[in-house]
Amino acid sequence: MTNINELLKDLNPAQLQAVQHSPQIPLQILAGPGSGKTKVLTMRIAHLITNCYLPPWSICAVTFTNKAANEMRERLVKLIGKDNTGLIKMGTFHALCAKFLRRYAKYVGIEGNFTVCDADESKKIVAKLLKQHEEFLKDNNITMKEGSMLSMISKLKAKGLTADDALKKVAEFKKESDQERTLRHLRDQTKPDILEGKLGHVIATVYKEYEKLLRGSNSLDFDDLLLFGVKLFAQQKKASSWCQHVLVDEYQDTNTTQYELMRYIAQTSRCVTIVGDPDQSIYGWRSAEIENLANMKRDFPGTQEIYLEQNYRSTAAILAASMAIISQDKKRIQKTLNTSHPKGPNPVLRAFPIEQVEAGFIAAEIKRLVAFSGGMLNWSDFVVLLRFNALSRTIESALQKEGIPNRVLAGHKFFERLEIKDVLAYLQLVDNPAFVPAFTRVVNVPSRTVGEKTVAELLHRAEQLKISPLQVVERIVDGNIPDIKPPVKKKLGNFVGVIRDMRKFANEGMSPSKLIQALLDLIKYGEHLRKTQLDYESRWDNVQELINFAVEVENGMPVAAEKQMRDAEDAAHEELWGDDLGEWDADQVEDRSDTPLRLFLQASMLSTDTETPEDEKSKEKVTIATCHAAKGLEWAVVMIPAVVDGVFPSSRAEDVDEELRLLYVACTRAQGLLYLTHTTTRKVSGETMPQSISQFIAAVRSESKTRGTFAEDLPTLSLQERETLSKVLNGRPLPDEAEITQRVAEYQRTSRHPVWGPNAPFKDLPNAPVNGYGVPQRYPAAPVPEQHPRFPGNGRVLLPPQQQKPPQQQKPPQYHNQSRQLNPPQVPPMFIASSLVHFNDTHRSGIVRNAPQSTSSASASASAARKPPSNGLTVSTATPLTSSSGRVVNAAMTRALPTGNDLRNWIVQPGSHRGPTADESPSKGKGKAKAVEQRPRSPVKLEPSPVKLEPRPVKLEPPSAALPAVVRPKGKTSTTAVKTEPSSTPSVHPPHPQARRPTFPPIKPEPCTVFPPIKAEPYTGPDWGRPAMPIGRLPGLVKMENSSACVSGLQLHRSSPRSSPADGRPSSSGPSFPSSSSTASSSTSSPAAPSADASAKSTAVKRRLGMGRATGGYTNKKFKPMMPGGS
DNA sequence: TTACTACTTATTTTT
DNA sequence: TAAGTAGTAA
Ligand SMILES: Nc1ncnc2c1ncn2[C@@H]1O[C@H](COP(=O)(O)OP(=O)(O)OP(=O)(O)O)[C@@H](O)[C@H]1O
Repeated sequence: MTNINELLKDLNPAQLQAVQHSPQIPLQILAGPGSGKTKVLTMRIAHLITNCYLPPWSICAVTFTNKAANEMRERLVKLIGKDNTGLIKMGTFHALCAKFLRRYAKYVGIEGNFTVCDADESKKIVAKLLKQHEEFLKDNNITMKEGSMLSMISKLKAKGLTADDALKKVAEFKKESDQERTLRHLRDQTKPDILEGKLGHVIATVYKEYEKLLRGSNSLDFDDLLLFGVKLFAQQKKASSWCQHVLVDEYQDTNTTQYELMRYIAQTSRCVTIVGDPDQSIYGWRSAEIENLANMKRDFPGTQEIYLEQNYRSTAAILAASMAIISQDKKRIQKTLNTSHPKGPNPVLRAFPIEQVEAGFIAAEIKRLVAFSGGMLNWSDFVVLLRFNALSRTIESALQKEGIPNRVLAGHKFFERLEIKDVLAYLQLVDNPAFVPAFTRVVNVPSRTVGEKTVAELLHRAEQLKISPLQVVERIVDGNIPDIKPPVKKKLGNFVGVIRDMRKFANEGMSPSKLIQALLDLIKYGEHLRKTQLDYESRWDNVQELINFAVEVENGMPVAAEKQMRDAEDAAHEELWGDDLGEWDADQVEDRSDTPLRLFLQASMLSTDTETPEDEKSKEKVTIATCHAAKGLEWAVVMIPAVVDGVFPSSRAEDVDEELRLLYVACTRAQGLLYLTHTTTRKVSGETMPQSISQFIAAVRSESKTRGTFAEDLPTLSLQERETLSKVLNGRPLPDEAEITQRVAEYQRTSRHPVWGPNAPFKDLPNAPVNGYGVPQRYPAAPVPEQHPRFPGNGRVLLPPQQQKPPQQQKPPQYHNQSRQLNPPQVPPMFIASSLVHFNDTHRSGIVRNAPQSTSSASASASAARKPPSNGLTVSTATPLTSSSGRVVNAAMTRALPTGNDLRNWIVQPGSHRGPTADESPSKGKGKAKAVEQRPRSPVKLEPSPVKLEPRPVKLEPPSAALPAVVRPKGKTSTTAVKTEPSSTPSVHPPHPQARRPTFPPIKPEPCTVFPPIKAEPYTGPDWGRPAMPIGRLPGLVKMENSSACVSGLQLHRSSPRSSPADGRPSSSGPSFPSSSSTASSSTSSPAAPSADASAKSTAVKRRLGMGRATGGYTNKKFKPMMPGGS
């Protein structure tokens, strides 16, 4: 365990100021990306415990994701030890609420065994309800899908509106005629409320019915967790009396209900610290309210702000590019963000004809960077950030083809699979017999010949008798009530038996993992899968993986600590409040609400597969994730494909600025290298359409000041660049030259690259003759890529350049129309699929000749080329092409488009996952490779580049002059760790009605109408300057000398090894799929089979294991390469 | 009434 | 790509 006060010395003055800020003065730490916000928050927690003597259990730390919570725990273990860390109330708002609601459920009118209803089930419920309103909707010409209905309900809940509130509002609105309302909106320039009009009526009604169904099922959805949490803390002050400090990370993304939660949890201590960055608010679609910053100032008078202005994460070039992007948000308040690192390579911006080539580039470039960095970069240093998950397909297969191990973070996907849901539904039903969605899911799994009609009848009967459908079945089977129309008594006897057996096991305290195994045996689930699913083997693997997950949860469960903590809390409560707040009623408090089964089910509902256990994560893998999931994380190299209109911003986006911020968040994840790529075409229902670059990037390119932020040329990883990389990667050791030489040689021998190297097919295409592709295009005034240094050995033995780049000069912005000297073709014809197009060396005016197999779309495009562009299909004017004859042309106009398959063939040899060797001609069987080798190379031509090397530090924006540094940092004795200038001056602002330097657009705080205001009461708590209690008597504070238990500090909570406790072997390799000969009962208890190859694991297992979709190609010899054209 | 096969359709972002 | 849906045989 490290002494926290030693570590404090590494902070810069502003950071230190934030950490040591007086606990009782509410604090907002507002700072840009990479400024150490999370680090400061973590240190502040440690400081509060170590130096301010707050007991750990009195601290509430709220993170945005479970993963963030786990990471913070890991960091804290090193600072304050495992035991103390375990006592801190840390987690997402949802997880924290669930925890309290289990215990105090009765106080808010629910049962402690409530089931968390996931979005899928909610959707089904809403869909059913919507059907009942089908006609009304049709009559009123309203189309409403369950998805949007659910998000409407969610929006209402996020604002704290109950169904009754919504109905009341609808009634209010009904007093006004449609016309009056329209007029009012016109007059006041207001947007219609979602509860207005006929639709509002339906929404409120469905909301009400939905709530009724959930309550009837003893179930809470995600939003309910928060709403009932608020209810609990609002009604029961003693539920939050333990809390002496609330800290909230990613505050800019909290919604109204979450804010209310924070307010209530902090109601007794009034001690709050939040960190956030308005520029990184990307959850507006989930009702996040940036106004919460203002609300906090309103409700916590005396709130002070501290700004952190030093970025420690990224190179200056990356930061400059990020600033160029975010600056387009005109409503944004300008902020200072200083770099701590050298400029580094320019972020790369590249265009590609189609998605597959783009993905191929990403894969090839990752490989190249690993080689050219001499292994300084490894797979886990790379992330591909996507706007949405569906984009991962192409990337995954490209990485797979190159044999690059990868993992896809796809949120909750694993738990959405049918085999997982089946098993969970059984367990849910065992834990909560009233949970109807689980009942309907599993009554007929495996088939008991109980179909739709029968189930409907059971539900109907349940409603009549006011009991749960499970109870109906039980009573029928027991003979207590008559059977229903399609008789069921015989068919469901076994079902009831299963549930009862399981119930018994659970009550006897059987662990969730064992319960699952028992269930699998009881219902012969393996057999059922084999009968019903084609891919039963992979599904069975998934079930096994669920067992592993259960074991993981079991290992992370609090054992005795929980009881100990409660005793400590009670003692403290007594000490602090005496009888003032009243006692808990023993009848109402559920002491045994945290059963292992319940905790497991809850973890299944609340966790995402982002939280891959440490041992799996540490296996080197490229990460593929959405930009949203990347929040708060960092990687050495970030690649963002599909930076096109319709994706960034999404064509469905309601708030374009939020999309801009999302791109900003994605870019600022990068430490050393950043790549944005885009395609020039896209497929729309089989038709190839031109695709324009993201408006956000087009704007950066058209602005003279920011024009040079992105470059087309790839980083050479010169010594200087490697040194910069080493620096941003916290001093990672530089590779030695021999290593580089060897790796580069190996790379050259085995790999191909669409852009890099003399024969690269998609290299510098604008200079090449028109070749029939929607080619990568030269951007106006883009820095001209300098010639890649040539290496000896004619493309065989390549070494990265040791010298620095030649000095680069400013080049005047170059637009079309300039007759430029054209280089001889640099694109060898071998890469232009011979079947598609030929280009003519001497005649460079862009003749497109369709080859035999050319698709109709290719010829269509070719002929379209002669027509003027029409109906909005033009490529963005920001990216005109300079044709070889110097005209400005449109990509779509001039290029015949290849089919995906044709192009794919040129990126990676189909069927080869390691790339072609030198001998394997890229155009296998086409006999063109030799010709390529003999083709004369283009003369080396160094063109001036407009890239200006700025002196560092790069001050990206002038510091606000209006910055009144009212509170100076306390005298700092040691020198700061701020490596480079300029050290940021902490700026602490006193509360001021019109803060002179607001960090968000001025917002008039709205009176909170939904929740009753908390009475501001005189503070009666302990004096924070001194220990609240004599240290020796502090109940929960574990002595810190006892550090042996946390030396490594890493085996906390969820980091349990992923192996079965019994044999130590990975338990995912446990029971193989029960063969038809083996009896079902022996299937799950049979000894573990030898571990299968990673590639043998099912897709979903790999996903949950963070192995990506199919990564076997990397290490696994059994890996079967993809068939050409297959997917 | 249920079970099976073939076709359709939806995929922004997440707790 | 995988889940839901419609249509048909048993
Ligand atoms: N004083 C410091 N000296 C050196 N490195 C620091 C310092 N403060 C923070 N860092 C490093 O900067 C990086 C970013 O820190 P952190 O993730 O806490 O930033 P953040 O402000 O939370 O970023 P974001 O807003 O993007 O989530 C981390 O790698 C961290 O170790």
